[in-house]
Amino acid sequence: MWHTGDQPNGPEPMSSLRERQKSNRRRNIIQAARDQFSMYGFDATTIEMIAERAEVSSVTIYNYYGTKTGLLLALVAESDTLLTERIDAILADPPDDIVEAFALFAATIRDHALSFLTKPVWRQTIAASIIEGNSHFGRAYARLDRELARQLSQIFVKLQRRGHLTPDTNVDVLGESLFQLQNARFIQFISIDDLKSETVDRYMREDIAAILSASRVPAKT
Amino acid sequence: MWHTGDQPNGPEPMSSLRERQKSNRRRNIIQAARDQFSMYGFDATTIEMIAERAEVSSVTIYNYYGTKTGLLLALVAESDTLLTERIDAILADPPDDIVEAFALFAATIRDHALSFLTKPVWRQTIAASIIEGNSHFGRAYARLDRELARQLSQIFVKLQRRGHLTPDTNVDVLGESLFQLQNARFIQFISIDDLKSETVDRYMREDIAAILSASRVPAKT
DNA sequence: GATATATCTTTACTCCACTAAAAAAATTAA
DNA sequence: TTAATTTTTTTAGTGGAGTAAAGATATATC
Repeated sequence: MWHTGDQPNGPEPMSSLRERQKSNRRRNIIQAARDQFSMYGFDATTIEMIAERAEVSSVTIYNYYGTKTGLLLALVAESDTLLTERIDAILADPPDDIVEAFALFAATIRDHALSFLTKPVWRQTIAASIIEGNSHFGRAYARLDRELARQLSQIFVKLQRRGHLTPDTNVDVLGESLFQLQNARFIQFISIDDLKSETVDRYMREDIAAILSASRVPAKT
Repeated sequence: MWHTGDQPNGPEPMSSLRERQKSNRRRNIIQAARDQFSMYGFDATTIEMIAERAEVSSVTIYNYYGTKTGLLLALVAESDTLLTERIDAILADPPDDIVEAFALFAATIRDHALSFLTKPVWRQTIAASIIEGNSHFGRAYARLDRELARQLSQIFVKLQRRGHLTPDTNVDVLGESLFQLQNARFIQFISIDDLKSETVDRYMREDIAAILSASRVPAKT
């Protein structure tokens, strides 16, 4: 049909024609799925619709992704690299104030999420990741979470080095704990259609402010 | 078939026969659903199976609960009163140590959950509550969450009054924030089949310890 | 006791996710 | 160019959630 042509300086070693066809199909399916899910929602989109738009048969989609939710999770896993890169940019030079740093971290995740999929589709995604946490694509999603938690810890390490957090603050665990908190607020955010990003932002600042205000009165001996 | 019999000292003023029949059917359906879900899991249980066990037709179940997940959420909402009562018992006299109080709060929720349904069914429940957060039964579930958060705040208020938390600790927000954290850890707990309660208990203690250790270095003016 | 009314069951149906296997097409290897 | 191999499509199905409406039955009302 069209000649393959050598690609002298292509970044990849360039695999066989079959491999290229496959990754093209993958790309088309993912793209079609994202379009249709965003346009009609998860339930109202049928595999048949996606197949038609991607110009493959529905059985091919099942061969590639197993189930409809498998396709959804694969789709989200694709956006990983973009997000972790954005967070890395923050990590390079985080705001000095811990409240600001945490709020920026959370806002970056929220904005990225909404630019990629609608809230209703995100609800399906979170739900699927909870149910299929042990499946292949479920694990890919969990991996992103762990990476993000690690990055938040790194931000706190940096702030502590700069002298904005007391030396006895356990930044490693704090990063993991606050990431969990962020996650809970994110779920809350996508669970309510008319909950504005700014409102969640305020909640999150209140959260961390309350946490920084908390301290124990040592027991008398 | 079998006579209904008067119930001379029934606790309720006892409405008409039709009303009683309805609430009996509700009870039977909920009971049957819980049994079947626990035994075979959510997906492998069909509405037909539940209907048979509850001795009603499947259409009746749809009339009562709308959807299969609606039935699941209704089922869970039923266990509400029991849980809030148990937490109230803690509230009456919480441990003096904040770490212990928080750990006990979380453990009570976990234990209650597992005594009621299996982890796989809980995964479906959480997933359903995220997807159908705006439906009738989804809201009932959300209401429980708000009540629990309030109760945790109350525990902290009590500890502060007893002088175990510094007066400038914002206990209201702290209760809400730590409840969100607890919720995230609970989801993690039910998401992984062989994650032991004791392990999550340790995580949770680490969380709150790190939070209490965290404090900001004031910026120089 | 007869009639009106509410409620449940039966029946017949649609829709869609998902599967198995045969048939068709294209790529690779010779 | 032909044969072997891989992969996709076609076809034909299953199963279960959910629905609409007619018919059956029990409760409430008079």
